[in-house]
Amino acid sequence: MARKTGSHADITGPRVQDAALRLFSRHGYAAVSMRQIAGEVGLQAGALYLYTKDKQSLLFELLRVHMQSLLSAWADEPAADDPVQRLEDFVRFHIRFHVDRADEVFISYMELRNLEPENFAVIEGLRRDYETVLEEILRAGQESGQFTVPDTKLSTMAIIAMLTGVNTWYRESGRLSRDRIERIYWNLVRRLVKA
Amino acid sequence: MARKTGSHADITGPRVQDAALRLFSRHGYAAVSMRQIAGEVGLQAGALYLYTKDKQSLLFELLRVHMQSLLSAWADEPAADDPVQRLEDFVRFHIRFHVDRADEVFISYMELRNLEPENFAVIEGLRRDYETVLEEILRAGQESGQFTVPDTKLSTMAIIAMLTGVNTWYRESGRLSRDRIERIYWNLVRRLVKA
DNA sequence: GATTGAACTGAACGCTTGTTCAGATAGACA
DNA sequence: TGTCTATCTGAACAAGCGTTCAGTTCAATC
Repeated sequence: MARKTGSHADITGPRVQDAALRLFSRHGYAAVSMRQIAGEVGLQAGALYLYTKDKQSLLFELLRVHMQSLLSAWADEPAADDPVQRLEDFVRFHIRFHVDRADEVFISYMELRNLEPENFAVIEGLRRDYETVLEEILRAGQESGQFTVPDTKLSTMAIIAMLTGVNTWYRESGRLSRDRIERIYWNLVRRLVKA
Repeated sequence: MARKTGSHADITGPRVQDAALRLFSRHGYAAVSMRQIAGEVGLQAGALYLYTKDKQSLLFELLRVHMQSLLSAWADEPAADDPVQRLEDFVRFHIRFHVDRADEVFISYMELRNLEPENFAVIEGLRRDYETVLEEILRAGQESGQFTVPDTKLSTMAIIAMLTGVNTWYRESGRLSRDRIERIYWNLVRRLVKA
């Protein structure tokens, strides 16, 4: 049923999502009102309900789309055979993807508790899928004898926390270029797995 | 002007703080009402204002006390001369302290944006003080030739993010004891700094 | 020019919010 | 027994909340 030409709604819908994303990330889900979101798009609050079922769906859809595009972006990356190369790819991919979507990442970590239980379960599942990606790289590297880690599960969590931590201090105008940062972190991760 | 015997207020005050801590950590600052906090302590909302200036101060005091007790707890640790030993002490201390205060840590990361600017500046300053602790350990280890890191500042942030990440998955009843976890993370950190 | 329908407004719904305050209560001290 | 004071209640305040909906607007279609 997709129309060929973009209707007004096809343009306003994403604008609502964008405003919600920006405001949720800045002030938090609970602290942002539907009237604020509407105001940001130049609408009255009631009009938002043409584009979303309710406030909760606005948050859930944001997180769901973010996590799914994270997973599918990784799936689109060329898959190296060598675990060492694969790990470097992952490190650089993770930093790049997360730094480019600071608002989404922030919300993903902050607002999980504001999701209704069944919505929470969906997002949590997607996150676990992503963690499994790294865990299996580490496992492959260990089996090939190229990595040595004290505990695969813990090392997975440690590396992801370390990489995601970049978001807390990274600024576009900062001291280091993104490529330089990726290189340094890859250096650190390589030491972690003794590769 | 401290009284010798504990008055009622000396008991109720902390109970209010505890309830606020638990509720803020569970549902988020904005999502928790003064009436909920009061209910948790068995009071009406109005009575809370005998113990706090307003809701904002409740949050600010929580964070301020937490950060200051973090800094003073570290100051009370015996200070090893050897940078390697000092770094191990820091790693174990950080994990222990943070895991034992999961609620405070959670709030510290989540609710910074709900602080009024001047309050935010205070907490941010305390956090920077704590980061400096680790940064100077790394610097000392580099000067003594015992550590090698690609970038002192980034390594500081990477290690802190990695260690604090434990809080996202640690459960009292989990697979690994706290001491085992401390050991594994110290192992990982030692690799990071090539000690 | 008439009709349709998507897009939107503006008011209203019942409810909750943080905060204030006059008044009630009750334990401690004289 | 009477006074005092710390403690707390319960109602009130203005403001804001998410959500609904009857009615308006206006560009596209016939």
